[in-house]
Amino acid sequence: MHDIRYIRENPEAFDAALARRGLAPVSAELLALDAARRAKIAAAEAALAERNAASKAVGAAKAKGDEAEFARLRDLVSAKKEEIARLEEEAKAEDSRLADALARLPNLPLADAPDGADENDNVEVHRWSAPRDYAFAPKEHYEIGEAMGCMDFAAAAKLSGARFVVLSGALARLHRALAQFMIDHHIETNGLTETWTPVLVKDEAFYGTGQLPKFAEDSYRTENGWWLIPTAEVTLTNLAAGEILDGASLPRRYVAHTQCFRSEAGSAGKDTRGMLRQHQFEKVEMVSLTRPEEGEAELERMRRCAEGVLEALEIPYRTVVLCTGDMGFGARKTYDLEVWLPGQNAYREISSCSLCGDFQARRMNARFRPEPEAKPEFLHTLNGSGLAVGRALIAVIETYQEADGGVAIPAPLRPRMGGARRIGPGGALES
RNA sequence: GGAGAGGUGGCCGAGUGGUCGAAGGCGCACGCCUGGAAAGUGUGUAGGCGGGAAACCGUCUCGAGGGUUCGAAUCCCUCUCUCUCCGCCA
Repeated sequence: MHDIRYIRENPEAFDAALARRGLAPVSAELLALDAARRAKIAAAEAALAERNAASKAVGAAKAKGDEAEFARLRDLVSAKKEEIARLEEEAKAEDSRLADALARLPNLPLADAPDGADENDNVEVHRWSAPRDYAFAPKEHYEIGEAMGCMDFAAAAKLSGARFVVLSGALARLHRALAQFMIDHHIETNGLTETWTPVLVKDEAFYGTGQLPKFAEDSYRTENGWWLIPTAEVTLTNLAAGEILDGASLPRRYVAHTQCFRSEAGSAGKDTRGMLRQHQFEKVEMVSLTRPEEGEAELERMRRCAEGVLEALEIPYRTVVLCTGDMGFGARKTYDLEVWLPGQNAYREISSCSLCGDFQARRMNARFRPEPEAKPEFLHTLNGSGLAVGRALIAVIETYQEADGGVAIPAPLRPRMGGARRIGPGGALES
């Protein structure tokens, strides 16, 4: 949600920023809506002021016993009634027309987000470790997993259809070990606050983080109206909805491990094989709530938190800054972490860390009081994956695959794998 | 699923038709008191929107939306959320 006052004062800058996302200028239209709205509000309020004054006098006349004056004023107030109802309704209609228009516009990119049309224009800013050389032709994760007998897409299809998986044995355990490792890493090394949240939420929560009103078709909804979260960003960020947080409690840094649900509408034919793009997956999500001036530094910190997981697991990756054409709806700047998948011979996204500024906070009315006595201000919100668990499993399988079809277990995961150092080609844990 | 009770400011809590944005308390801010603090004490302390350079003015908000009334935190209806008890249950 944008601040109409900012647009009023900076219409050119606003249009220029949206143009970087490939959108046509809208400020003139918004300002016209705003002018109409303000005129209606002024008219309605003037009528209300008149009525209130008369209404007040009614009480006085009644108290004095001046029946004639009482009757006159009472009739005056009655006469105004219809006019006021009409003006108020018009004002409300104008107000929601503007609010709807604003709610459908994406956030403005930060100055240092690179311009561009699509993922080809993203800019690599960091690369960690080199893809290693394999003395054999590396396989894709699903080839390895299926051969092990620990990854079953046919069974999942029987239960649920396409884009689901059944994990078993060593890979089910490795998947769980990854999630546990990540969340422990974030609370122990990065000081994030572990949080457990619902995965079913109300419309308001979806509106607050920007899934509604535009992206309803990307998510699942229960018959009684709950939405299944596509990411814990929804629940963690909405924790602040409607609140006025104590400025001294900022920044707040949350981490949660949840199931995530996505319809993947619009990705037909993309990544149809394997676990890369599923309707249901697990993710460890980080969310930070900060003061406005802290947001950009927090984005760097969050990115480092995510990168730290990959470094601990010794998985080669690179970090890119998304260009304006590839950024999400609510983001002002986004870093994507991409792991090297030798089986695919490509870098693939495993984390996305975004600074949203006050965009979400405005939508959900999430504020903080900078100092005691001071006026509340909107929080700035950030979210980032730390990391997508299913994709991390893919990365481990492909990175640590061995010639015989076995997979070595990265050192930090071994304690959670019963001390095993390797999963054999038949799916057995080996020490 | 059944029955009942409730949603008031940053928090707690009074308030059943008229000057109530709303007593009191807590918290917080500033001052007094104190060697310093605590205690005590005084004053102040909601937010949104519109207008205005500002002071300030107007307007709305007592869960949400409708209704009754000249006038609603207060009466009526609908919805929603929370809590308690019962049932069921991981």
